[in-house]
Amino acid sequence: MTYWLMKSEPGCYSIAQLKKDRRTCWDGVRNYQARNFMREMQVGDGVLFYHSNCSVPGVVGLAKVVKRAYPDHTAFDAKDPHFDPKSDPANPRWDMVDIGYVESFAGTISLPDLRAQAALSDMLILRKGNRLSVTPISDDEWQCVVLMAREMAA
DNA sequence: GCCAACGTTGGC
DNA sequence: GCCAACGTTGGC
Repeated sequence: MTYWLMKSEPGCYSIAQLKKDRRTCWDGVRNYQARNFMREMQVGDGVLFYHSNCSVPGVVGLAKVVKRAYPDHTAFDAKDPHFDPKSDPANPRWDMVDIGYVESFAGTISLPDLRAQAALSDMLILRKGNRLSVTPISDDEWQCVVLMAREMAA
């Protein structure tokens, strides 16, 4: 069992939407490193749900992997914004996983909040210039963020 | 295989 | 809206 952080623009797909849907397929990832991380995911892995490109970027809740990596069919659809003509259906280039809703935090654990924690200093998301939408999270980092969420709720 | 140009991401 | 950082593309 491992842990991950997955970014989404709330205007595109928010934690509130996941709560409503209960589960969703994480389509549209078009970056090899992020794809490779998704291929490592196992059912049951924990996911920190992160809102990017919004007024208060940060971790807003928890999700979990409910289906292992499988071909992202949106790459074959010429009308899809993530269409990739180079992805051959016989040999798909891009994968996605399915994630399920776990919980929404009482508020957003913002970037300054995250940066204030010494235990999180190695988090990839906090590194300058890192744009990866899917990143691994260590056990300690996971525990730290969950604790921050509990303290915020208290 | 190098690298300049370009497009995208995402915090601010 | 700005712009730094990064990944990808394509000419050579």
